[in-house]
Formats: sequence, C-alpha cells, structure tokens
Amino acid sequence: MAESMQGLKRSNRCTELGSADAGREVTVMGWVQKRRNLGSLIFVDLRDRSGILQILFDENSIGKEGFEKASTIRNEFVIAVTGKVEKRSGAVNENLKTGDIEVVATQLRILSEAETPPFPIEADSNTKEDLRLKYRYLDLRRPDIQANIMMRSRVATLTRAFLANEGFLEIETPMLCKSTPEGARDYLVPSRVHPGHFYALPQSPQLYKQLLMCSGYDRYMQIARCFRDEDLRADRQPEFTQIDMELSFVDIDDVIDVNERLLAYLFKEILNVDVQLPIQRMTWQEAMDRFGSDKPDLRFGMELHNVSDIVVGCGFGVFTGALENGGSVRGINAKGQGAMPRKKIDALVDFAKGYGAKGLAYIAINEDGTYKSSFSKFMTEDEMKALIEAMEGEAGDLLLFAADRNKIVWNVLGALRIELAEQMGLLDKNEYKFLWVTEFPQFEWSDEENRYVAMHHPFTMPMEEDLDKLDTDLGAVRAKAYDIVLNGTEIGGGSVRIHQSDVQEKMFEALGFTKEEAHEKFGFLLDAFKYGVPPHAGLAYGLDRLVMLMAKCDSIRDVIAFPKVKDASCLMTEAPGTVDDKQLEELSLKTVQE
RNA sequence: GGCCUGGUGGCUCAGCUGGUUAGAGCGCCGCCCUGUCACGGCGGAGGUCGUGGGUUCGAACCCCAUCCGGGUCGCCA
Repeated sequence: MAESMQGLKRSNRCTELGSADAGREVTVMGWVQKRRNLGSLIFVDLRDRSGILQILFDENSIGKEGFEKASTIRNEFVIAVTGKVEKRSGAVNENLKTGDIEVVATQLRILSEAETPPFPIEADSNTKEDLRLKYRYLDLRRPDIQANIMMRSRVATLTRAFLANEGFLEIETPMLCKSTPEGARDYLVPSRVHPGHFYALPQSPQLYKQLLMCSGYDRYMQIARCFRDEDLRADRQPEFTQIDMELSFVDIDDVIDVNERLLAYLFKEILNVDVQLPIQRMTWQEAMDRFGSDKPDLRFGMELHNVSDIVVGCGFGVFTGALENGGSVRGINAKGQGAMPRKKIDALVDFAKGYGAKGLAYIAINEDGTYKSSFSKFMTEDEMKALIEAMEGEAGDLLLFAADRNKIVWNVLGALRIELAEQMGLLDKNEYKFLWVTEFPQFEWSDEENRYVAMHHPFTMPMEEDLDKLDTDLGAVRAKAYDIVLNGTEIGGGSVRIHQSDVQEKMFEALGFTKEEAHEKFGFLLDAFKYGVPPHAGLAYGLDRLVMLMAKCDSIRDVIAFPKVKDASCLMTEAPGTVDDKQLEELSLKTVQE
C-alpha cells in the first residue's frame, strides 16, 4: 500500500552522502535497485539520479513492524528511508561512490509499489531498443541514459552562460511558420481559421534570425527545436535541437573565433578535454581530395591518392574509360590488410557498389612483395609497380581503387575509408579531432531538377573572389560557408549571409527563380533588407549530435529523452495517431463521405 | 522506395542437413539464512518459437505474404 510522504523531507540525494556524514540522521528517497535479504538483515541498494546508496534494515534499529515491511520491498519500489549514516562494519564496496557507508534505517515508508519491470533497470543494457523505447520512462531510469540526459542539460546550460557572457541574447522564434519550398520536406500544420492553408514547423530558425539581425539585436542565440520530414538515421531524428546563433558586423573569422572558444569551454568543463585552438581548417576541395568527404574523420590517415596520372594510358579499360569520361582514378591504402581473405574483399566491393561504384579494383601485396590483384592481367609489370609506388604500397598492404566520376569516386572511397577504419579498430571515441571545412561550393547540380541548387541555402554569401563567376561558371563559385566537423560527424554549419540586394538578386537568378517567385517565397526577408541590414553571419550546431559524441554514443536516440524510431513514430505514445472526424472537420480536412 | 539484418519464457540467447515432452543464464514466486553488495541454499511457475498461409508423415528450422525493430543508399537547401 502506497504511503504518503507527509512530514518527511528528503535531506540528501543518495551519493551526496559520504563517510564525513557518519552519525548524521538523514532521509533519502528513491527507487529500489536491488535487495539482498539475509533473513535477519536486509540490504537494499537505493537508487536516485545521483547513484546508489546502501540501506541496512535491521530489526534492532527499525523494530519488528518496520522490518516486516522492509521484507515486502521489491525492485523499483519507491521508498523513503530515515536513518543514521554509518561507516560499514562489513567490507567496503569499491565499485560504489558511497561504498564505505550505509544508512541504517529507523523508519521506512513505501511511497509506491512497483510491478517487475519488463527489462532490467541497469547500465549497459542488452535489451532490444524497441522494448526500451516502448517503456522509455523505465529506460530513462538507467544510469547511463541518465548520465547522457544530465550531460545534455549541462551542455545547454553552459552554452547559454558562455554565449550570454559574449553578448548574445536568447530570443525565441515561432514554431508555426510559413512553408518554404527549398530544402527538406516540411511538417505541416493545418490552419483551422484559414481552410486549406497550412503552417510549417521550422526546419531551422534561419530566416527569423536574419530578421533579428535586421532589427539590430546584434548577437542572437537560441536552443531551438527543428523539424524535417525526411527519413531517419542513427544521427537524424524528425525533430532535433540546434544551438543556433547569428552575429552582426562580422566575417568568417569572427564566427569561428567565438565558436572555437565555446567548443573549448564545453569540452573542458564537461569532459576535461583540452581542445587545441585554433582548430584546423581545410577547404572543401582539399577535404574531398584527401578524404573523399566534406566531413573527414581526422583520427586516422588512409588518405586518398589520385593516381589518374599514373594509370593514364594503361591497359585497364575501367581506369582509362573513367578518365576519358572526365572522371578520375583514386585509391586508398589499407595498411597491413594485404592478407584480407577474398571473401572480405568481395564484401568491400559490394559495400562500394552500395555507394554508386560499379566495382572496386584491388591489389593485395603479400609479405614477400608479390601481389594478387583483380586487374594485373590488364597491366604491365612496370605499370603495376608505378601504381603501387604511387600508393606508397608496402608488403602486407591492401590497395583499393575506384574509377568513375569524381563525385562517385569520392563518395565510394570516403565511405570505404571509414568502413575500413572501423574494421581495423582505428576509431577511438576518447579522441576528439575537430576540423573546420571551408569554401564549400555555392551550388550543386541537381540531376533531378536539372538546375543548380544552393548547397547551403540561397542566402549564403559567395566568396568575393568568385562573384564574377556568378554569370559565367556557377559550378566554380565558392561560398562563405563553413562546417564544424568532429570525428567525421558534421556537428554544425553556417555561413556569412548575403546582405546586398544586387548579389541576392543574382543568386536567385542563378537558382532559376524569377523575381516574382523569389518575392513570393522570401518577400518578407527581401523587404526587410531594404530598410538597412547589417552584414551578418551565423552558425548552428546539432546539439543532439554534439552530445552524442561527447557521451560516446552511436545514436542520437541515446541523448534524446523521447526519440522516435525509424519510421518517425513513437513506440511509447504510438504517435502519430488518427484523430476524430470532428477535429478533421474543424480543420477542413475531412473528406465528405458519399 | 532499394539493399542488408534481427524477432524463440519477463530479459539476453542456444537450438545441427526438418524428427520425441523447445533448453540455458539472469529475472520472477515460495521457504531457509545476521554483513551482503553478481549474496548463498532448496523448491517452483513461466514459451501456440512475431503473425497468416503453404510444403511435408512431421516445421522454431524450408517457401510465400505480412507486421514490428535496427543499419544503410536515395533523401536530408
């Protein structure tokens, strides 16, 4: 029977007590992690968000009735215990923060009984994730998830404090917005008052924060929820949280400066990790050429080698064919993997095909310097030698080559590089390698739309050096855009924004918008820019991803209290659900039944 | 939408080329136990093998469909 806590007041969390408190009378409250009933002694591990504290029930201290009550305790009961802190007379438990003390109970209240949970409430759970998510409120009791959620709270708190100290104002922007067609798919909210009209939930506060700059707020920040109706991944949820910011009267270096100091501050405070400043910078072009990725993981090498010049004119048609079509031949050297069994190499070939490669050529160099290769029969010995040399191939290495359009070659080898690093155990979660990737292309060709689309967004400032190319060579225009990358994950990105109307007009023109279309879509922003707009730039972090990496997790679901599963539904609430006809009618969404 | 992968007591798993009453550890329930902390001892309950068809003398196992998860490609300005 559940008891009231009337007249009781919790004096401490479980692990706020130590041997210095010996002799104190305390009242602790929490969940029963574990009971050990020895007959005339009952030990209970009491758990709260701070950790575990051992309670001792002894008839001499709590009396007959209290002892009998204690014997009815089961796992996950919520109890309140008053008693005296004592140094343990038995052995000390080295695994517990409070392992040298216990509370000898003089009073027990069972505040809530509990059924046996459907899975064990413990750290390092083996339980399948769907069950954990169905009972997320139980999953959230587990110490490792609690640590993640508490770390996330600290990241948010410290970020606010740091940015406030740097002169940023925290300003909220609307959740009910106007749908903008560019970018990700919007979540739509029907308007009751305006039949057939819809709000969109924000994909990011982008336009609002630029308007705030127009309004003179100078430095804005917000920890903002964002929504994108796209398919999920381990690091993508339909709703996620950004640390969003925008600054006026700044250029790239100003944004980078404040953010480097923010990152260094967070990693020092939370992980006691020293981030070496300044953080390394690399242009997009260099990142692609060296790592096949615009978010390279710098914790290991295995860089790409462009061997186009070496294989030009060789006997292997796959290589020369790719070159003739304007592509390239590039390779990576998996050091010491030359003995990889054929089956595993074949698996890598299939892996590469998943990223658009038609195949994957390889040379496995034996320890004695001989080699086996998928294409040596097309090559002369000298050509093979030159190729191996260009790849810095040594005995015991595995060389893998992709030949295709640059985009595919980068994509394939970039993914392969990560895959191999995982297989070879090169990825240490305790190592943090930051990188700024700069000078992104302004435009990206879309086969689907048969036009150039903005790689970042249409308000991103092109590099001054490339402004003249807006008329001649869109593919070569570089943007004042930058991403912050940590261990191969894009944790944030931003850009300097266009604040000149003539440049903005050129941008829309390049993207294929007429003046009318541009005005219809973004008119309020363009209007705002007419009335005096400061040069401004900003950046937004994926808070979930940042915390995921800090907490050394593999999925952002582990740092989000109530995440959704792959099909964007919630296993616990079963959202999304159907609604009453009445609701649909009010929203003018109900189809009239014949 | 494509590809890969998983679903067997409450949990985690085993279950061979199809062959008797489907097993184990943990958990749960009962009894015993004064220093446990992976407490210990004894006893016990608990499974239509995700679901629906099919093949077969016989299906957890093979086939088809479907549901529920996970990874990934496309997608994510």
